[in-house]
Order: sequence, then structure tokens, then C-alpha cells
Amino acid sequence: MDTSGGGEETAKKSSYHHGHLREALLDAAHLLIAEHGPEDFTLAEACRRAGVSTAAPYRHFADRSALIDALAGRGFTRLTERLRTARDRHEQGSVQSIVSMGQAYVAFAAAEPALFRLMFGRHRLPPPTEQAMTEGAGCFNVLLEAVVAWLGRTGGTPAEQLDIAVPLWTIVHGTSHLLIDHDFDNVAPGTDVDELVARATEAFLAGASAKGGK
Amino acid sequence: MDTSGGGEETAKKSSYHHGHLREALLDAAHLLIAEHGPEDFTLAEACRRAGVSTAAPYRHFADRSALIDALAGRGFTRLTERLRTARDRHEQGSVQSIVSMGQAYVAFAAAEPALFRLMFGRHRLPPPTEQAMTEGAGCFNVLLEAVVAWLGRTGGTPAEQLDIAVPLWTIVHGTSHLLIDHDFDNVAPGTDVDELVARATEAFLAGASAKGGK
DNA sequence: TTTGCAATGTTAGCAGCTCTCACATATGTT
DNA sequence: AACATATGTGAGAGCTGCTAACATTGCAAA
Repeated sequence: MDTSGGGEETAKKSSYHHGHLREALLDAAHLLIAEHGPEDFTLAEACRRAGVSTAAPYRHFADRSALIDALAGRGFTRLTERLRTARDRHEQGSVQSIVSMGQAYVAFAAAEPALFRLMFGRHRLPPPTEQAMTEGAGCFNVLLEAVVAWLGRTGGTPAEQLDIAVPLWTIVHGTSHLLIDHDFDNVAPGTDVDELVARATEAFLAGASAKGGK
Repeated sequence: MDTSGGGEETAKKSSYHHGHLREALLDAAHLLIAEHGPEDFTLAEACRRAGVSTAAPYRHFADRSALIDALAGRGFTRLTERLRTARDRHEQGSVQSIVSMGQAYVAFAAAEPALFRLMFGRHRLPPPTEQAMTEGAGCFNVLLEAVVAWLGRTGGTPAEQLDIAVPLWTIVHGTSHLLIDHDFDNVAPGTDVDELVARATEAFLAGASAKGGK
């Protein structure tokens, strides 16, 4: 009865119940979105790849967009990790540390443009779940910590921290979007985004500290 | 035979041929996208609003995405106009002039978030048409001209111009996206984007001119 | 004016998608 | 061993984008 050899990487016990369908669907959806973009991602195609019927996903996700939200959640945790390692590659509180984070941010978007769009494009009416909020915020907090370190021992007031961190965020977020939407190709082809992030970040921090009296 | 009174705002002569279907479809699509977002915009619903069958659009547009592209084109010309008037509200070459453009950019995104996403989200494989390229570039050129004016009489080399203009673009573009995706709500609620753009722009220009030797 | 053609609309229909409902099968608890 | 629950399937409703064949209109030449 059990024809499967059991040597499968994720042991599936029977042929009826999948066993890891939730994760399998997320993986399949991730691949599909990376290939075809998030717009015309198809739940049915993900089912086909996972080898189940088109009704199966509804045992694990409320609907199509719930699956997409779950995917975005995975993206945020991965991005947060990368930001953390990029930051820790350089001396705490250094400009280089902040620049490195920004470059990692853009590199993530470049490596997985569709996932990036997904993560930040959830402009849905029902406010995201508590978990989704903390996922997104955790990502920003890594940057915020680096800014606090850069500001020195006092760390500044929360408002001063945001006055530095938010503009830095806009720079790397804007760079990411313009890059993955190919908007540089028209007006500034061959743009080196790492250099762009580095120069913009350094110039902003220089200007901000000159005025703000770091 | 002509039952229509002729007092209609856009005189429709018969009930069979619409007369201005192309524009009517674009208008209906614009409204729909503004209401429901670009993702779940439906060509069929636009047809219903325009009072035609679902096959009619294909006399004017190759397919669904061609209509969306046309919509994006209209968006770029409108954005370019707004940037120009914002720039001309202040002295030529002034920082205030550049700041004003950035604020107009973000205000446009805030007023029509769905249209904004459409315009910059055309990450399709077939490179956009010649017209679409010039539409998008025209928008950036307004900024570039302002940067040239700010740099002074020499105007700098093209490379130096881009080194200023592109980071400024990333700031306002990133701000726009973070704003319309409600990503500020989590980490920095109540952000005043006009002030954000002003401070970020001024700080960057200060830092860039200090280093670059404006 | 009449005639014929091109432009622009309609109806019918195919294929594909999301999602639901009733039913089938496996899992594990008592 | 028997039942309750979790997780799968199949069929189908209702939507979509798009095509093909046909209908109507406007325009321009005869």
C-alpha cells in the first residue's frame, strides 16, 4: 500500500494527506511569485506544484490574500536578519554600519523584487494583524538601534532619532523601488546602487549632524 | 430616430456607437482604481460603468494591461505639470524650489496612491514604448533642470548633476511609497511628510555641497 | 443619393481563476 | 475498536480576460 520509498526529503507518509502542505504551499507560492511577479500569481498554479487540489489551501489559509500575507511575514523576518548581520559587520555606531544596512536593504529588494513588493504593498483596508505590525516594525527597529548608536552616548530624544532614521529609510526604500521597477534605466542607466546608498547616506548624515548639532 | 436630446455633456449620437469610448473607459478605470486599488481592478466593471459590453475595450486597447499603461501615461503628464508649477513657485535655483517639487511629488502620490503605484509599478518584461519612456523621463527632467539651476552658472557635469538629482529622487519616491502603503503608521505615526521632505532635502543638499564643493 | 467599406459595437462562448459545499480519508484519543 | 477531528478531493457557481462571428453606424467615393 505504501508505495513511496520513504527516501523523500520531506517524508510524506500517505498519498492522501500531504503532511506539510502549509509550508509546501508557501514555498511554491514563493517560487511562482519570484518567477511571474506578484500580480499574476495564481493560487491554482501553486496547488498544482504542491500536487494538491485547488480546494486544499482553504484548510490552511482563509483566502488567497491570507497566503500572500503569510509570505510577506516570512519576508520581513528574513529581511530583519539580513539587516542585523549587515549592521554587525562594522563597528557599532559607525556611519559604515548604517551604510551597510542600507545596502543590504536594497540588495534584498534586488534579489527578491516580487517579495519586496509584497511586503510593503499591503495597502489593505483591514489593518494588519498584530503579528504583521511587529514584523514590519522589527525591521525598522534594527535601523533605529543603529541610529541611536551613531548618535552617541546620549542617544538623543525619540523624536531626534526618528528625524535621522526616517529619512534614511526613505532613501533606501526609494532606491529599492526605483531599482526593481527599472526606473533608473531611463534616466540614469548603469546606476551603482551600493555607491548611491553610500553617498546619499553619508551626505544626509553630514548635513543633519551639521545642522542638528549631533 | 435620434431619440437623445443632445443636451448630454458629451453628445452621444446613437445608442450603439459610444463615440468617446476610449476616454470613457480610461475615466471609468481611473475611478475604479482609485476606489479599489490597482490589484483587483476589473476590466469588466469598467465596461459596466461605461455602459458597453465586455468585448468593446478590445477595439481600443490590445488587452487589459494596455489600458493600464495608457492610464499610467496620463498620470505621468499630470505629475510633470504639477512638478513644474511647484518648482516655478519659488526662485530659480533656490533650495526652496527643489523642496517644493519634492513636496508636490509626495502630494501627488498621496492624492492618487493607486495611480502612483500604477505609474511606477510597470515592471513588465517588454520594455515600455518610446512614448512611455519619454513620459517618465520628462518627469525626472524637471527635477534635473532644478538641480542644474541650484548648482549655479556652471551647472556641473552631467555626472555631478545625477549625483544630486538621483538621491533627491529616492528620498521623495521612498517617502511616497512608505506613505501610501501606510508604513509610517507602525513606526512613526503622525509623520508630517512635507516637513520630512524639507528636512531630508535640505540636509542632503547641505552635506553634498560641503563634500562635493558645490 | 446610393453603395460599399472601415470602424466600432454586440452576443456567445472558451478557458482559467477563486472560493464553497458535500463527501472521503487519515490521525489520534479514549 | 470506535469515534471525533483534521485534512484532503470533486463538482460546481460565479466571476474574469479574451476571441470569433455577426450587427450597426459613419464616411467617402461613385
